[in-house]
Amino acid sequence: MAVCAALADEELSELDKIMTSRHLAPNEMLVSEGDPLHRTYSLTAGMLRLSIALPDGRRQITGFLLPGDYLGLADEDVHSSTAEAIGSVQLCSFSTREMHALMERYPKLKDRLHSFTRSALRQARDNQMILGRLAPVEKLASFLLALSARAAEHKLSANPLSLPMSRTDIADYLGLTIETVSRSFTKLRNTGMIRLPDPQTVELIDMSALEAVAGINVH
Amino acid sequence: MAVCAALADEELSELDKIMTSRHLAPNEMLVSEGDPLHRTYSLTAGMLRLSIALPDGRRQITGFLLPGDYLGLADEDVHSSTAEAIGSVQLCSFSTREMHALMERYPKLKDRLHSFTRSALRQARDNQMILGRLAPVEKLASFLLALSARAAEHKLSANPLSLPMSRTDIADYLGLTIETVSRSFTKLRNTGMIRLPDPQTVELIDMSALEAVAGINVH
DNA sequence: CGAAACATTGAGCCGCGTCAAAACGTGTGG
DNA sequence: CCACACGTTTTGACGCGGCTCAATGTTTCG
Repeated sequence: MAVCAALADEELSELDKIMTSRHLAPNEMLVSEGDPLHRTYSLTAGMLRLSIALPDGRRQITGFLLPGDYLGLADEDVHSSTAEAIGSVQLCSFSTREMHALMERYPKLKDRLHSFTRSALRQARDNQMILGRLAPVEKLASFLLALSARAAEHKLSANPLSLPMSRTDIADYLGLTIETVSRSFTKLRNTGMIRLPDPQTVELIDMSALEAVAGINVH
Repeated sequence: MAVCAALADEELSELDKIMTSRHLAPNEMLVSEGDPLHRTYSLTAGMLRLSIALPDGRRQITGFLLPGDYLGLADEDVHSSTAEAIGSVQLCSFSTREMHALMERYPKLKDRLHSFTRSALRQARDNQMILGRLAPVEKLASFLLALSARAAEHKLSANPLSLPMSRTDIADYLGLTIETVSRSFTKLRNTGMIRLPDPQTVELIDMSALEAVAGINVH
């Protein structure tokens, strides 16, 4: 569990005391935009999607959380985005009060969470570039490369890459429609850069071609 | 100066010791993407633009910094974006080494910077929604409202709102072309929501109409 | 086996980008 | 003070790419 990576044994057991375990079924909502921030979470298995919605139903997915990622980094007193399970999800839950107390006692813990926050900020800024300036195929290529790189960091399979989220999720993440996402997958497949054994699995065949298409802006 | 807002006198004088003042001419570059992170900055007057560039020259502006804002929040060891002065800029500069040392001695300082980082993350995520899901007029409306709100927070004029940045900058921030930005200004003007005494000045006439157009996603 | 959900493919249209020109504002020099 | 030139913004005309609407294909589950 990645929050604890910087902690000594004594600190770990303290963290363990205030932690409770929780399971989410596929598509179960964990928190909703605007909910008061009572608990924060650390993902141990599965994938979460973070999203913001407009009054008229339009949705923007701001990120996907992988095992080891932390939920609640951006927020001060209310959740700024909705978090839902994509597949089956396992996570640890902490009361923010107790977590804050623990952070005061163990500065390493605080530093670690802040390092997470900085990393999330860098990623959000890269996403701004992707959303604002890339064409659909470029968006998809950079999405696949970034996800593959993160999968590797999180000790998951980086090359036959698993895509547990739906095409709709990918579309709402990249600012496209599902049709355009699907067509972009087809283009990447037809140019031999990827293979699609099934819709939730991608093989990245020609990494350097993908990087060229993506503009190598994948940190 | 906003970094110091939470500091006692003794702490302030310590901060003052490690601080050096600096001035930037219009369009002068402060740091470039990839530069090693030796110094961080706190803006005291003027406006900075943060941007990321693609190999082919496409550019995404990830944010505008106002007086009181801090530069270097997201970065670990290199700058992840380019920072340039928009008009004439005045800022305070800190060696990251010394700043880190000071943060260890005064936890309040550290907490304050981390609060800045969280706030920047929330803003970056709102930007993702704006970039991914809003139509041009909606983008512009939400940009104007957000800038006006921030101007108010930073004790600047919120309603006859000053736009020191060029149309190109606004376009690169909103993921549009300058022509579309200009046309969107015209639409907002023709529907009576804003007035444009000159290109760098906007009067927000009908706030609630603007909010409706923007989707009220401006926290 | 049928139904439902999801993904892919197709056809047509509209909006934004592209290219081009005009208007505006500013500063410089005659 | 005017004339001119330059940069920026605005407006116009047009084409293309991605969205919309619709149909087909595929997989999963009851």
